[in-house]
Amino acid sequence: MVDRPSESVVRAWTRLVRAHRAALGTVDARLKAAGLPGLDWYDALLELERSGAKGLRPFELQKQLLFAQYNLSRLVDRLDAAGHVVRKASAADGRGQVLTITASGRALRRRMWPVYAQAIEDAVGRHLTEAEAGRLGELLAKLYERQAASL
Amino acid sequence: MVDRPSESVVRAWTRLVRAHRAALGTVDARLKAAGLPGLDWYDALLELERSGAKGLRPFELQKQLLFAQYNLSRLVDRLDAAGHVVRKASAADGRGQVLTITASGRALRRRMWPVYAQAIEDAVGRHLTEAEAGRLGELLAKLYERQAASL
DNA sequence: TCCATATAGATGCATTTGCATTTATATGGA
DNA sequence: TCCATATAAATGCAAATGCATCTATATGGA
Repeated sequence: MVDRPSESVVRAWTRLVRAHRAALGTVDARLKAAGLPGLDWYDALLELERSGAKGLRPFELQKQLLFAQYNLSRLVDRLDAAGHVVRKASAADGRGQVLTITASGRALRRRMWPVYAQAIEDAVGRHLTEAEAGRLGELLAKLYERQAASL
Repeated sequence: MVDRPSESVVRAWTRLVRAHRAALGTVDARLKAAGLPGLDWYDALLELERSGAKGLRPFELQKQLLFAQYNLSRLVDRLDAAGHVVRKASAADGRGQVLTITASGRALRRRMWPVYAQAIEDAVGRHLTEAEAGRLGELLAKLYERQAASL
């Protein structure tokens, strides 16, 4: 099926890319300036922290974060090498592993949050009203969920 | 000044990242599947095409696209090597150059568009109503413009 | 039970990115 | 005019990414 996107759609897409790039630039720069790891570490640590003692399978983390398989594999290598996560063989699936966050991983995430939060406020919050932020979140959520569903 | 982002703001940010990642994944995959170069080539070619015979300075392109300076420099290397752009020394500024798109560059951009357009429709358009796409574009534009202004 | 196929995860190699630095020209005072 | 500083662009090197492939286990029939 071939369909041309409307002008509003193209504009929305273009601005999605631009706004994302600008905001990400700010956030990355702040983390770096504070001598902290990048967002990928934060995201992974947060998901693992949320999963608690049960941990997460790498492929679950991958789907959650929309990472490429090989990128996730290597990210876990680094987190493991740095002592922030533990890999253990999955009891239920001989092919796989289970990842759990360590105390040091939790501590790192906690240290990152204030810097990250401030960056989010500067890159996003200060430019929108509460209502606008709410509406933007809703629209993006709808977009994201519908996309995820259509895979 | 220290300010915590509200929950709506954090949600908007998180969803901005997720929605962007999902949509970009679709778009990239489509271009690749069609044997075409990535979005960075498209964006650069489009800006150069818009600038016409006057061309653009690399640093202008860089600001327009929010690319890192070294990334832009190397992107131009590749576009140049592929014959899609021409670099000539700037008459007005001895440090710099002026970039112009070639016929082959225009042709490439034109070949990319149908694939890109279809991908935008599939990744964004089909998931939103016209009104939603319009509103999303507005909110993202506001966010982007305010960010750009606050650098 | 056996096999074809699917899924989980790792990895070698080429390309790209990031970082820091470098070269060259421009610009605005003293 | 001279110099300190700023800006334009390139680049060497290390790290990260993308791609294709590989190994190993799982799973669902015949």
